[in-house]
Amino acid sequence: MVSSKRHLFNQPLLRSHILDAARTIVVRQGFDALSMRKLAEVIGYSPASLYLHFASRDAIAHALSVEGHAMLLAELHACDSVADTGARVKAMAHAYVAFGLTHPEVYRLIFMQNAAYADAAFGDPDASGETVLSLFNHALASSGSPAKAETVWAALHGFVSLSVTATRHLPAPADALVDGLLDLCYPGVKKKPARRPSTSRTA
Amino acid sequence: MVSSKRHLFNQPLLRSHILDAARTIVVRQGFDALSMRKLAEVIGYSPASLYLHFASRDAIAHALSVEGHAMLLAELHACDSVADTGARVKAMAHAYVAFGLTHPEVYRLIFMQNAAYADAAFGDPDASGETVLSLFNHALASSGSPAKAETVWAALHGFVSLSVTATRHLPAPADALVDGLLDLCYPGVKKKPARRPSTSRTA
DNA sequence: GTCTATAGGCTGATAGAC
DNA sequence: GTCTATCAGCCTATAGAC
Repeated sequence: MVSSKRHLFNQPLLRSHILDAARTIVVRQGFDALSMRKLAEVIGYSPASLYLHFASRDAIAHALSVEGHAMLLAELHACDSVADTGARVKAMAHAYVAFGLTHPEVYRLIFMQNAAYADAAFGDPDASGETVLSLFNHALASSGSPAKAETVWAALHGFVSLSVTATRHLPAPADALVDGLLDLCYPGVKKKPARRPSTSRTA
Repeated sequence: MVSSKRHLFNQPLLRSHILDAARTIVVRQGFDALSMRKLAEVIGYSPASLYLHFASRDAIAHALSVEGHAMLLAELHACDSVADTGARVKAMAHAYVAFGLTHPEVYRLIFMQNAAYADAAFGDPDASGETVLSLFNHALASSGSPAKAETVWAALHGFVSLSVTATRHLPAPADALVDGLLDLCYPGVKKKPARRPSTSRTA
């Protein structure tokens, strides 16, 4: 919920205030509904003020993508404590899907909108920063199946993105699809570990 | 290429002319670039004329989705002649991915834009019309693995859609991912059958 | 830092003449 | 069937006052 207080105490307009409001609009009405005018109205400032903190609407979208990707990484890292490799991958997969289904518009912004936003979220590929794929790569590498990481990630993305844009036509719940996929990769692993200790809600 | 002839012979403005031009715009500049004004200019008529054939821009998008889905089904049906079940599924999977990579903006419109367009493409679910999923269901059912169809479809969708919006971050070619996935489903099938006898080009 | 005002576009859709 | 003209909005972004 974005507060309706208009700069009490003459509080300066901060980047994070803008981003909070922008995230709320995207989450509730989708990325297309994010306009500078609407955003300005929500935070109680004039549209012109936004340009003191962001060069453009696109810059705001980039920032939201970076932020969203970081949230996703945090959810995946919550599975680090699972000891068994197969179970950890399974937990990560479920956490990934859970993130997508819990924050569909954020997920959509990062991975389904525009290649530029995915680029922003993943960062400079030469900077060897952590990404969703690198996490899956790492998790699967230690189980001796490094080559599977892209397949697993892409399949998980398929489950989430079809759930987002075509739920009616994908009858099976995404979690069931995840289990089905991973049973193929790890026929032995059946137990379902604790997952997602903390589920942060957006805005 | 949309012809620049402006109603030679005083030819009446036909639905299909509008759709051809609309498809061209979507294919070349993306769905967001499809505006009634631009479309009207391409076909050499006034914007008002379009409304004699389509109720709205959305109706045009619906029609394009239906058309695109039919094209995709046709590509998949081209694999019907493959005798071996596993090989047929594999051929279908590759044909699916090939369609997505060949017509990314059409694919995007149908499956990545708006649930309403996917609905339009798939048609009334009670009408038991043919869909991408029903085709995979049928192909996989005869091999004794009906439950896998949604997993396979969703995974293929993941390969295509990440290739469309985040190519840079999915290093492996989609075809390799398809093979990897299907090797999990059909460990025995290695041969790569002839596929896609005809590849129709859009516009 | 924040405002008002506005430049300079874009959009979907419709009324009414021919 | 097709046009012109227009309604009634929307948009990003900037100039310049305070």
